[in-house]
Amino acid sequence: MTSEEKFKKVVSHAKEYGFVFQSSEIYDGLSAVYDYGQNGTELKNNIKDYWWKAMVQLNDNIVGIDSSILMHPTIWKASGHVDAFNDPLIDNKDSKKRYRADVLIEDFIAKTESKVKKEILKAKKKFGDKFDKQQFLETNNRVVHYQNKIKSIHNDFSKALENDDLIGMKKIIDDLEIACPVSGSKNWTEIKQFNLMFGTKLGASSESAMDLYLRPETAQGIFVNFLNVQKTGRLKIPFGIAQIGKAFRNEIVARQFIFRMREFEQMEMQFFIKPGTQKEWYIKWKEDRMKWHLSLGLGKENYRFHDHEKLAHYADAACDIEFNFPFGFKELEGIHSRTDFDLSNHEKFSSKKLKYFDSNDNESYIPYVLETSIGVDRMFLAVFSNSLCDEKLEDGSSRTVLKLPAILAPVKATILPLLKKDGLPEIAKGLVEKLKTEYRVSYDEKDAIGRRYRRQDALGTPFCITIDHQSKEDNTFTLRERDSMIQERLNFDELLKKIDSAVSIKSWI
RNA sequence: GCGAGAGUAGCUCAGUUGGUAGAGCGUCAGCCUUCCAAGCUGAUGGUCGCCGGUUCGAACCCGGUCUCUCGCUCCA
Repeated sequence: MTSEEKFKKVVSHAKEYGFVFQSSEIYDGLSAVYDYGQNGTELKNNIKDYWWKAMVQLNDNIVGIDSSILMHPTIWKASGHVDAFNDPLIDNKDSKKRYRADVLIEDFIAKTESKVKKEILKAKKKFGDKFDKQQFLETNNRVVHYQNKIKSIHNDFSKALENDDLIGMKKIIDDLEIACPVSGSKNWTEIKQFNLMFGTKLGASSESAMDLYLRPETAQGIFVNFLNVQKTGRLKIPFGIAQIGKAFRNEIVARQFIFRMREFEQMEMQFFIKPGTQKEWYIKWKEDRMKWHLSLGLGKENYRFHDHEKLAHYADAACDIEFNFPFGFKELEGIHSRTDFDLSNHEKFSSKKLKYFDSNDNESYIPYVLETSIGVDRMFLAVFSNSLCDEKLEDGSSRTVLKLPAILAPVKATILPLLKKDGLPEIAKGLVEKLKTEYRVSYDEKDAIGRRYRRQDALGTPFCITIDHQSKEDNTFTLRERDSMIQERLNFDELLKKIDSAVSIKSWI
C-alpha cells in the first residue's frame, strides 16, 4: 500500500467508525475544520488524560490551569504575535511561487549591501594602505549610487511597513524591478495581507466593541497567570504550569486532515527555572517527553528529534519531536527554551512586576522558561494512523484492526453473549452493570460471534468478554485479546485483574 | 492563494453517444447458529456536492461556487 492509500484509509476509517467527521458536512463542510465523533472523543479524551496524568499528577512540582481563549489584546503585542503573525504575501504569476513581500525587499537590500562591501574590498586591494574608507564611500560613484538606493528603499520600506501600506510595498518591488528568484519573472500579483490570528470582538455594541484575537497558542495564558499560580500555590522554582486548550490559527494552507487545522488543541507545559540553568532543563525535558511518547509503544523508529537551526523570536534552543505520519515525518511536539522573553515582555507591556523571589539565593529575577508543546490532534492522528492495520490471518482471511494502546482505547471491553437466547444476554447485561462503573464497556448481541469480534477490532477495543453456556454453570467467561486473538477462560476476579493491569496508568508510565 | 485532479447510498465504486439512478459491503428487523466477518429472508438508504445555463429532457454538456487530494508556499 502506498502512503497515500494508507492515508486515505486512515481518513475513511476515522469517518466510518465514528472517530472524525468533517465539520458542517451537510453544508459542504468548512475548510480544515473537523469534528470528533463518539469514538474519537473518547480517544482524544484518553490522550489528554494520559498527558495530564504524566505531567501534573506524577510530577509534584507541576500544576494545571485552564485559561480562557479570549485575552487582553495587548498580550499578543507583548508576545510578538501581532508582528510575527502578519505576513504580506505576493505571488509570482509565471512561476506560481509565493513569497513574503517584505522578505523579497529585505533580500534585495541585503544584496545591494553586499555589492557595496565588494566594492570596498576591491578598492582596498587596489589602494592598499592609502585606502580611505570614508572618502571612498563619499566619492565613488557606484557606491554612492548604491548607498542612496539603500537609503531610499529603507525610507519607503519602513514607511510602508508602519502604515501597513501594501500598495506602497508593491510599488517598491516594481520600482526596484525585483524578480522572482526562481523564474526571473517580474510579473507579480498584488500584495495581500495574511493575518494568522482570528479576529473577534468583545462587547455587544458595535461602536464600543474591542478588537480581540482568538488565542493562537495557549502558552500566554500561563505566562500572564504565572505569579497568580506561583503565589497562591506557594510554588518554588523550578516548577511547571500545564494546560490543555484550544488555539486558533488562520492558516494560509491548512491541510492533511487533522494535522493542520484552523481550530486545534494544544497540551502545553511551561517550566519556570532559574536563568542559566536552561540548558540542563532543555536536555531533561527532551528526554522526558520522548520517554512519554515511547511509553505508548508506537515504535521507537517512528520518532526522531529535529533540532531547529533557525530559532523563533523567543527561543535560545528549540527542537521538535517528529513522528512518522502516513505522509512522512512531521512535527508532533515542540520543546523550546523560551528564555525570559515572554515574562519580561509582559512586564514591559503591563508595567507589572513579574519577578520571582528566590529565597535560596536571596535574589529576585524573571525566571527562564522551558516549554513543551504538543498538538492533541496531531497526537490523535499519530496514535490512530499508527494503530490501523490490515492483517492477514493464518486461514487466509484478513481483518482490519485498530491496535490502539489499551489505555487510550475508547472502549476497554465489550460483553458478548455467545447466543441471543438461553439466558446468556441476561448474564452479559449483568456483567455490563458490574463493569461500567470502572471502565467504558459496551454490549453487542447482533450477528455471529466472529463478526462481532471483527467489529470490535476495527474500533480498537482491547478485550471481548464472551458469555457461553458454561458461564451459567461455573461463572467463568472467555476473554479474547484483540491483538493476539488468544482466548482464555477466567472467573470474574481474574477478568478484572487482567483488564485492570492492561488499562491502568501504572502499567504504562 | 496559484496550478493539477476529484466529488454518485454510511464505505468502495459502476453508470454506454444526454432519456426518470445501480452493485458489493455495511446498517436495521427476523431466521439459523456452542467462539473469529462475507448462510437465509426482508427492509432502510441518493433531488448524483451546490447554484445557474443549454436542451423536449442533464449524474453526463457549459459557467460559477463549495469541499477534498497532490504540488508550490507557510508553519512560534
